[in-house]
Amino acid sequence: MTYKVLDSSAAPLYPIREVSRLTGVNSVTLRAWERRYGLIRPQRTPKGHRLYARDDIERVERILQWLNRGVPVSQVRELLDQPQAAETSPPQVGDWDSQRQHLVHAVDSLDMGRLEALFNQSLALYPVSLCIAELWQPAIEQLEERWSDQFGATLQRRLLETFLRTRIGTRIYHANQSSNARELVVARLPEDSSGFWALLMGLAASAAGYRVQLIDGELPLGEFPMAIDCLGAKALLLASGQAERGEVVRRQLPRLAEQAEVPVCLAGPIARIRAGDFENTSVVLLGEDLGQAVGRLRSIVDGG
Amino acid sequence: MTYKVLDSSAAPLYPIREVSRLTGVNSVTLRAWERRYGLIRPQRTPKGHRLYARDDIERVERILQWLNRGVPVSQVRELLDQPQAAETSPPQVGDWDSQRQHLVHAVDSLDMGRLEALFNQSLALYPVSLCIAELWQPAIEQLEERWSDQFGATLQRRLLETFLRTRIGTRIYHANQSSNARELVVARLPEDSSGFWALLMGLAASAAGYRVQLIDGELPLGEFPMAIDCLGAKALLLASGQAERGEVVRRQLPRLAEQAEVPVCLAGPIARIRAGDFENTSVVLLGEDLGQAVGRLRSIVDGG
Amino acid sequence: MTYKVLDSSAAPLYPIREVSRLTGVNSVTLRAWERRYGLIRPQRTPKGHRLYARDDIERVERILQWLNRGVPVSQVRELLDQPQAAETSPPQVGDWDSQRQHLVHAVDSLDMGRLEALFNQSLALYPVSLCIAELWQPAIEQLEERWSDQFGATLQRRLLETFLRTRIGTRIYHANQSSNARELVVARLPEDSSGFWALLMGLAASAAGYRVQLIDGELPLGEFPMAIDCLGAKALLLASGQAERGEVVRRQLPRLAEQAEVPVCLAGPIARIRAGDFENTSVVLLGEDLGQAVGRLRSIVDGG
DNA sequence: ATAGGTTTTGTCAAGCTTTTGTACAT
DNA sequence: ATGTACAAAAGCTTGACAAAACCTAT
Repeated sequence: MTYKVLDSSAAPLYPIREVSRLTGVNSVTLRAWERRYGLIRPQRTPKGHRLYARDDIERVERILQWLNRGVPVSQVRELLDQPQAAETSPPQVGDWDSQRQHLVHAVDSLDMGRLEALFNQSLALYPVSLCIAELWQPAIEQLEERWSDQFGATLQRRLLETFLRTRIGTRIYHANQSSNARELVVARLPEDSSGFWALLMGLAASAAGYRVQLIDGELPLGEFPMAIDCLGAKALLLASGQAERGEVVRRQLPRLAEQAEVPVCLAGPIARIRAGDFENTSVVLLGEDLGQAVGRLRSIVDGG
Repeated sequence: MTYKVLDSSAAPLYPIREVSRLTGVNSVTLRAWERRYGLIRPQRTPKGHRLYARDDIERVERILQWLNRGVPVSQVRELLDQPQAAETSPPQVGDWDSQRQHLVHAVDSLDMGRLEALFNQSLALYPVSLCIAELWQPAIEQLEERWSDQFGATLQRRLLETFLRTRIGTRIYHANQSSNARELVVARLPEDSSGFWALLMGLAASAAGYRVQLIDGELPLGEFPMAIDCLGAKALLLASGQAERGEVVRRQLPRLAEQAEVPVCLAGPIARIRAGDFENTSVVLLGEDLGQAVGRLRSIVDGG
Repeated sequence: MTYKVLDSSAAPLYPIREVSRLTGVNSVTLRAWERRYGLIRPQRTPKGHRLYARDDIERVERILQWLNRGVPVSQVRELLDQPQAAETSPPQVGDWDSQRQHLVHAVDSLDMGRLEALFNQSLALYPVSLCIAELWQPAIEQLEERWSDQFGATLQRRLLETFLRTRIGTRIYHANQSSNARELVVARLPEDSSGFWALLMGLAASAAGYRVQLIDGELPLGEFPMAIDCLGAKALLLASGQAERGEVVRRQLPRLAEQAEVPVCLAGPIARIRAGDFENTSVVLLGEDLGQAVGRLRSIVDGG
């Protein structure tokens, strides 16, 4: 067992309690990680006390990123030991965080070319559900939050909308061509100003094999029964982000759900925010995560 | 009795329930046809469950065609075993009037399949400018007029919008890839509730060789200068149908036109209706006809 | 029972709960699929815990697609093991390769309905120049090559010719109606047995805005001067694929080029093959790629 | 069309092991 | 600080079950 050489240079070193505070990882856990998996190997004082360098703390943060993605602790070490392949090439495999940052920045600066490259690249490399869960959903949440502050960001919103509409629309179109599966109507809640969630929901459902009829403009709730009927849909899937003045929806949606002859489902952030409003109604809550939502949909549509 | 050879190739096989769902023939009936007349002979699993290939499903559909013509089930088999003559009705050429009627009817009855066929067929046979001038522009005018009466037609509106967005968006996207021409920003006037005119305008401009950045959502007029700037556009093209309360636009648009460093143009029905409002301002009126509008644009953009 | 080789590269591995979350498939079900049908075989830790790679997750998604199309679980495995089959990879967005394969196959099997669908769909979604460059030109090259071997393929040839003549002819006709641009005569070389290249060339030129007069039957070179003259053409555009015994052309074409009062241009594969033959003559070689050919044409016709 | 028996397939349960964060004694 | 211990959560396997879907024959 070799300890790092104590470097007398002016690099700051932190004791374990500080690292714990900075990263949010219990110090006991930090020690366990070191002992069990050799994940981090800080310097030691002559008495044996741990002294963490900046690099070590960054390493802990990278560990946390992997954990957040669902990778088991026991598997993280190998991932960290191959940093050059992973970290050096910017459009790298699996680095969703940096991809998301790039994405957000591309939208912010109206760099449509970059946006396009990121879209193509992500969807070419990973399964749709992963792209949505790891990249697009978080990125849009981040953007929405940022936009809620500033006023003048309508342009970014609109351009991203236009962009996603075309791309996702084309994908859905082609998928529909070769699918005989149950038809879904995917739409946004009337109060949702941006159609992002409906678009992503449509993409997710289409990738899962459903035939999707997307309605990406505002449509009064009252017209949905006709839509379901005319289009022969097996379920109605409504998606939305925030809902500011949800009164109308709260009252009308349960009624729609009873009236309709097919399941009426709700997904996206609103399904979390307004969860309480729809208890004991026929409205099916599919949760915030769009990937999971599609999963749950399966048992509802195909089961019923 | 010979069953088909089990083919190890990757042809999907469907159980009887799926065949029943796809063809509308009760599964009991399907079995009866097989037992009594040997009409279809699907593969079987080792345990005896039927597995239908695509060919089998098509066969069922042909059976239904004969039945619809009044042929008794017992006679169908002989008919199927004969090579069938191709029966294709070639699309009529140049009959724009009837095409438009079909189009309007397809939208009215939410027959998305028909809508798609008409779109594909028209654009495959005729130049874009002709399709717009003879088919899409008149059809949308007709629809808009009809919709202005009824209230509940939002669904039709939205579905047509969604449809056109995807198709036109894709076309513009690909045209942009292979074009180095002047960039245009095409958008709708803030007051235009439907984006049809902006979409058609974008299609026309793109087909004429321009790089088009489409903004198909509502954007406050105040944000356009930034849009033009960031996107490096050579002109701003606003399109719109009717505009009821045009006060805001009437006042703001001229100001925008003076402020902007590139020509600000107006096209679509509004350019006729509000023609008087913009005399003696910097706003360039391109007229109602979108094809002509693009023509005039050339002298403005490429000339300047 | 063989486990996958543990790969030391930095690929993230996910435990079953994460896969379940991402795909929406209950983890119990995932295990059942593995046990019963061997559908997915993830790596294992030394203690037997499953570790799914990204590939595995994609595999689960593909499974779900088949399930949604109604294929029974027990049948899915075979489908997954044959990924090259046409059914498995539905025509993706911009996936020209697969579109071309479909096209070639449709022609081969005389499936005119499919041929028409592909024609319509490609031209409806993408700009003409792109369709030619990415789909039609390569497809025809592929077909020509295939046909050069077999003898009995004349039927395919003729049917494709008839098909393209009608479609492209209609398009050119209508484009001419609304164009005031320079007139071109597009024809095939007398020795070219099939008119494909002339047809595509005509389509490309027409889409680029020229008025095109198409001559799609064989015409002796000697008659072209009169044709040019009578039709008031600004250039003569000859297109051809292979040319076996090019003697006649080699001698006559330069003479024609000198004689004629307008540029005489050559495009298509022959422009590459016989490039050497026309050095130091007045014949303008536009190259094999028809899209580029039109581009070069512009400087020649509009410049001269 | 119904009846009666079989197959398919998602889910549950029991019993045991592994993983992993935290607590406690040294 | 270290190492052991512990407990909750998550996994694994085998076996079984039940609803839905199928089959044949009447």
